[in-house]
Amino acid sequence: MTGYTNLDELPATFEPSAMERTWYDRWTADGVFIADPARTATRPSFVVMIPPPNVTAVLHMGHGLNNSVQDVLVRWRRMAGDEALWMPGTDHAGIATQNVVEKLVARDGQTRFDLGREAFVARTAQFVAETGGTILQQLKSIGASADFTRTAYTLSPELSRAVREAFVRLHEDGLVYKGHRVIHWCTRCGTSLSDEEAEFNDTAGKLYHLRYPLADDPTRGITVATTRPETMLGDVAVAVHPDDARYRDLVGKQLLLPLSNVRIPVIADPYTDPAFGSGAVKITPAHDANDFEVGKRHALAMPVIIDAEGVLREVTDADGRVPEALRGLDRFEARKQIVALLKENGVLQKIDAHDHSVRHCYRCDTVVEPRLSDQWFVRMQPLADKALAALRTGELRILPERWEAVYVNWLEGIRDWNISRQLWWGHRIPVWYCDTCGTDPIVSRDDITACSKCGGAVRQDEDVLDTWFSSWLWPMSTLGWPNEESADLKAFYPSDMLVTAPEILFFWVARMVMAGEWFMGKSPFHTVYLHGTVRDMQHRKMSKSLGNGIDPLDVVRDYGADALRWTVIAGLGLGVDVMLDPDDLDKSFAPGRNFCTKLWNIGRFLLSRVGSAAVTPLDQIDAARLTAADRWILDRLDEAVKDCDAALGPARPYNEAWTDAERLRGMRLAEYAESARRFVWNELADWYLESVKPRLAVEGDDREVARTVLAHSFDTALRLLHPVIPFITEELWQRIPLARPSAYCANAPWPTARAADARLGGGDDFEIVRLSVTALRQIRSEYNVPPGQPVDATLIAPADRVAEFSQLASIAGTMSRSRMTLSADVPSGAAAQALLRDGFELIVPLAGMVDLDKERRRLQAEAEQLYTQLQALDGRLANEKFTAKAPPALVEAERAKAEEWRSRHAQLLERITRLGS
RNA sequence: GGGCGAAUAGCUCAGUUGGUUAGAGCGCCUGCCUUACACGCAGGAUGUCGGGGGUUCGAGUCCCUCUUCGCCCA
Repeated sequence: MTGYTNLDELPATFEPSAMERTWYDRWTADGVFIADPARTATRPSFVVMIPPPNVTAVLHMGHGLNNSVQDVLVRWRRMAGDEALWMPGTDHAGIATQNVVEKLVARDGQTRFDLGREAFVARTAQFVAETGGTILQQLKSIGASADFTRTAYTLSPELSRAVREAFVRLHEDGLVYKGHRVIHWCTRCGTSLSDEEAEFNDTAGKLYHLRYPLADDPTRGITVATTRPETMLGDVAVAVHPDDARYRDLVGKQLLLPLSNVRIPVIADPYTDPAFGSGAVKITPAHDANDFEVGKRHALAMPVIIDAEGVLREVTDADGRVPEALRGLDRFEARKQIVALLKENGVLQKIDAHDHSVRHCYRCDTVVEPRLSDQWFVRMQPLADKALAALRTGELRILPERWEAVYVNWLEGIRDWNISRQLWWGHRIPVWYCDTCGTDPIVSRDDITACSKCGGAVRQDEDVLDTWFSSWLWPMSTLGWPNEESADLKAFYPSDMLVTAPEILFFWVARMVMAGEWFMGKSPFHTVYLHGTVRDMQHRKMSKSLGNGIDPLDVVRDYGADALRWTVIAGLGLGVDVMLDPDDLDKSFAPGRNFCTKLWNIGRFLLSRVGSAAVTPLDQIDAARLTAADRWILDRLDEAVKDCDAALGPARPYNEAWTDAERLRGMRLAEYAESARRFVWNELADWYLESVKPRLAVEGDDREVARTVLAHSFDTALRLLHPVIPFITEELWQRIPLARPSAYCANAPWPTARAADARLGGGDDFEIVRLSVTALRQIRSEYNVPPGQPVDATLIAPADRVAEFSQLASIAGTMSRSRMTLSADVPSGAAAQALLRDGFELIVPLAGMVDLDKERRRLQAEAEQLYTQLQALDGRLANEKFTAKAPPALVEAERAKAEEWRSRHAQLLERITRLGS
């Protein structure tokens, strides 16, 4: 119990920057955030896996929000006694990182091909070593209590081993295969993309209607509609619906493809939508995924006329298809020229405006080019089945609940996952080819140099794996998988909660569930919490390109990490976006800043009035000595603890799987913050603290009781608040003159409410004080009595309670700046008055100031309003259907309420009569 | 084109199986520099719960429909 100081050493204003660094360093030095698998023998683990940011990323508000949420949860559970592990780390971010380094190399006028693969990878690794992981350092400045001794990285040797194991095992399970089909291709990044990485953007496009003549009878023809006329050079057929009478006689006939002058057949295929365009569709198997399927069904040729750079060429099986003049043109330029040519030739019938969705690369926004190629795929159906089962059995829940439907919807329409990327930065695919004997591709956990069949030379697959193929293993690989004997894996798998943004529900979350279920037989977490997005005042997502971002480090510098955290957490409804104004940080972060200041000042008050001498613990205070105010604030404190617990919710399902009753509980961080704030500000500071001032001013037993209750309440409140605002709570907590059970607030026990039967009762009497003070303030305001002007007031109490209220009346007097006397009898004379409750009344004579008419009107208005409500209530109670059908308890409660209102109404009328007419 | 969700105070949102006089924060108005706090204190105003219809003793809450907006998927 050392280290606390008194007010003299507590600066008048709260200066976060002065102490945040100090506390973070001390927590770290003492290993407060380090998780020990051995301790899980005696306590539950609580594990949160960070969504690994890109290794090249810098902190933005999205990270600020995401990591604040995780930190609240982890700090909460750490205090609650769980063995808490927050696993930090980064992601090698294949495309993004390679893009960054390619730009660097370009400054020297070079491309990655100039450097060569080995040198380029080395250059990238060096870049990552120098600049990577910045974001993890930045996370520390917002207080992230992750166990940084475990920092993981997807491209580390350990995690790379997991990636290889997963690939090989899935291949053994028959779920990894090489496929030849049309995939999404980014011509700028030079790589294939998964379905999820090729995002749809609504685009105002055009629908071109082209007339292809019959080869044997140019007077007849078929008009096809297409959004991509440049692909017509790769057409191998025109398809119509088998039931479409308009074209039935043309099926089987040959058409002459304009420009190429190649003969192509008219085929019948149910894929064709008779209602779209002309009802006939050109088939370009190498440049459209749907057409590819049609092409396969009809065994059509698949000429490739656009190369990897998006340039028109006779790439494969396309001899004679691309006219000389068009070769070497970029696909968009080619479109213009082809349209012009088709117009000249009379092929172009018309152009309609056509809004449609076009796939774009999620990394660089380039329009995706469908491309026929060989890629490695994961067969997803068996994995998806397990991920669906995890949700359906209650092993997994997703909050907000509506995302569960989205998750199910995606999994039910699951498609195979293209995991090949034509990049250099990433995990090289562990597949080798033997050119000597041409055996099947060799899939191996270890690098090989010779063919296992013929001993000939082998070459490894050139491609790397999708970064998400390593991310989906994150909850396992960071704990040591595939080493099943890993102490961490045994202690900490599965984790508990995953906190992320909805954008990566499919990319990452669903796939992690698949991997966890497939390899470990368990979902990697029981709760997925999808939080909102940080937006500006126009509801636009914050982004670099819009320049509407907020740098969290600026906020930390100017207002403190606690203000940042408080603002985003307290403003974070379940699944709701957080709106912040990048042009007015003062306003945006006012909630956090103001609350921290308030808390600081409560601390200053406490330390100046309570002093630094050791305070008697609450459990050593004779309950009989606790005043009504003490009992009241201790009751409020219990309620606050219960509210916080209920808002944060169960940390895990009670019995392995979520029950319907539990499923939607908890994770209401804003409610938790508000419950704690309400206690501290509206109860502790506004009422208890004010009431206790006189008691602290007089030496004696009661002063000691007040010191104890105040210190105890503040101690508990700081612990309740610590998960959201760790720095200021630690700073203040260290100064409370109470014996501390732990070195830090950060690992102090989470508060518990007293059992209901341990409540002392008597706290309600303080409500009379509150009502009388409020009533007097209202009367003051009503009659424009200046705040400084003392007034006389009489608190009327039932005769049998006068004695016990003497101290309370005095407190009420102090708090309302009035000379408050206590009486069982109503004094005569003109006065403002207020009915409190339980027979208590407040009478304020205000000699010469009371306007009798006004007072009468005031009371009459109150009486009338009450009467209206009473009539409605009586009407309801007179309705037999209501009394017969409504629950008896409700009817009973309504009856009691009616009686209460009736009696209050009678009292009001009596007071009005007393005022005279 | 298919699916999901939302619409409640000026703004952002609560409102948990239908049951008090529909709440909070911010903002707004009025008065206060009351020795913890003006980043504060006190008092106050503000809602035909998107429109229409229905079920019910009772609807912000359930059903239908319309309007507007958002998200996911194709």
